[in-house]
Amino acid sequence: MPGGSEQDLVVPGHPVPRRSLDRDARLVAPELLGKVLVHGGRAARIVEVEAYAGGEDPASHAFRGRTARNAVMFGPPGHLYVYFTYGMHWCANVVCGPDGGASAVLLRAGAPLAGVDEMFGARPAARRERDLCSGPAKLCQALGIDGSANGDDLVMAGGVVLVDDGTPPPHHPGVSARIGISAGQEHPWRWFVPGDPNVSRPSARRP
DNA sequence: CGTTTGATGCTCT
DNA sequence: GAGCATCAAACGG
Repeated sequence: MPGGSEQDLVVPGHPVPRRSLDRDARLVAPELLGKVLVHGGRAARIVEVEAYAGGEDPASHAFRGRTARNAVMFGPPGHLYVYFTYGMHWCANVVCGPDGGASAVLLRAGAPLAGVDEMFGARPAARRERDLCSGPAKLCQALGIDGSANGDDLVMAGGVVLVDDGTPPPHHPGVSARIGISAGQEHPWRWFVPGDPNVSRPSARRP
């Protein structure tokens, strides 16, 4: 197959165009449902996302301005913002537009598509396939994404890549408030694929 | 089954 | 020093 890249062997498709990400995260987020996150030989279809609206959103890491940690959010769209939290977990976001606006989409859950054996190896606690990517930190652990992927260009091969394999987003996605935040709970900026078993479950207590 | 609690360390005040 | 865009083990019914 002439011109075939290694990524084509993992999942057929093409990188998500950067221009489609150069909009506010609240518009991009539901469009990312169904897209495929690829890292090496592992891939997962995105089934749950949350939008963080930059400087105007009290829940956003960018709310209090640019710092060393959130610098990638203030850069151009189409890059990956990876942060470390709770002393042990990595979480990944797609930086959206406009450039400098610091809006981003948190990737909260995915359906395992490729490299499932590697995912189980990376996540010893997982017993079933639905335990592999059903949370933002689980997704990163399963795909082997950590701080070294911070700033990766999702449109370019070589690191973490966002791929469109032709699967459309759901016509009527599920919508709810965002999970795990203290400020900004009034905004319904979480979207998910209804009925998908990989969508994260509310971990009981939510005051 | 559903709910509670401990882990663990970086980031910003 | 407080808080954190979380997870999984432990606990109780």
